[in-house]
Amino acid sequence: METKALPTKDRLILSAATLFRTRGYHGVGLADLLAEAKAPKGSLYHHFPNGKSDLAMAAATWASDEMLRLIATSFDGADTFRDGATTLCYKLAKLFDITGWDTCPIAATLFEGPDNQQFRSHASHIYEGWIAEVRDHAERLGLNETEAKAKSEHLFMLIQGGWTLARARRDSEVIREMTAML
Amino acid sequence: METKALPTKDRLILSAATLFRTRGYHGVGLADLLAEAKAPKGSLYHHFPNGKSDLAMAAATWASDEMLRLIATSFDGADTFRDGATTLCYKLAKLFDITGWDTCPIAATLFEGPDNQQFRSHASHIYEGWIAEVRDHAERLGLNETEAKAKSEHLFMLIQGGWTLARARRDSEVIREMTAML
DNA sequence: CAAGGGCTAGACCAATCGGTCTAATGCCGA
DNA sequence: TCGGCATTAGACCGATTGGTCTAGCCCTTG
Repeated sequence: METKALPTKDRLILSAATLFRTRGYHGVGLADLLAEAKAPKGSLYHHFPNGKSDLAMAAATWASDEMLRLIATSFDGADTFRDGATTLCYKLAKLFDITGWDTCPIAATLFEGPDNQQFRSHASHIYEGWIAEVRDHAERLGLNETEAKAKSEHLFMLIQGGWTLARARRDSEVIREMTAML
Repeated sequence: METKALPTKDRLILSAATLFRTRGYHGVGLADLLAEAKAPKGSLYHHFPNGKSDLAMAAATWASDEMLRLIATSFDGADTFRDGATTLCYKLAKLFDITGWDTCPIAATLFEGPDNQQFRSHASHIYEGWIAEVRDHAERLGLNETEAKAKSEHLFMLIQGGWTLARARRDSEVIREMTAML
């Protein structure tokens, strides 16, 4: 990773997002985290007073923002909902090939954390944000409220499940194929 | 858990399946595991010479067998693929409410393990087994080979993704609603 | 230049991690 | 009743865990 130029706090967030995504919250130790970010322990607890859990929340937020941006760029130039959704799937398939077969960053980071209440509600909030973003585009592209809700949730489930299957197979093909099911 | 009457080995597998499913492989320590199973450490390493990782493999296999049984009972009495798939979704929604909002046991147990190669290939094998089971029923119920493959993979993705969304919301409703998307 | 604070640096800590090993227990057929 | 094996029991181990704390660097401001 060429994470040298970034400020320490950002390096920590980026490293955390990467490592949690591949090995899960409990699978990553502070030692790994600090080595990846090339930061000493003091910096971690300066920027994130509650340590690992604070960092995990920040990493999840960062990953969510990336996803929201990906959704936006996929739907912005689309003429129909299906077009936008298809573009999103292809972008995700490419991302899958680049990053290399890891999990949904939110699930990996937040669904096993120690403080259930805080972590879980953050995960829920993030997922609903993705769905809402897709739903807004759906309505803008002509679907009525009911259709938009159903389609956006459907797409979420397909992506989430398709990503898991792709991971097991180490092959992004299924993510591309699933555009036929929209 | 009324796991008293079972032999030690089965108690260990059952406890492992439960705990890994809720907290993930790395989120569960041997101490928790042994306390849940009411077994001493010696028994663990007697029945599972490679310790935690052996136990995780066995727990995943056990969970997979449960899932295969659920698929079979859902489709056995069905007249159409859609009927069978709908029944499966409703059974899963009920299971979700009973077990209480945990993850896919396979993903939680095998997708973060230390020995990537062995764990990942086992996960892949299990998932393909589920899909194959559904595909066989689909063909038996009249779908051609291409349709059967597409439908079975589609159902897998919906369930996997729907379960995740249900978990975030702590509400199984979305699993039931997704029968409209078949 | 001096002083202050944001940030870095890593030694240090108790607790827990997964795993090994020896001793004793319980149960079996001979 | 005895020998022998499968299993249980848990003390013990070094390594690693997440977290705390003090010292000092370095950059900015007066």
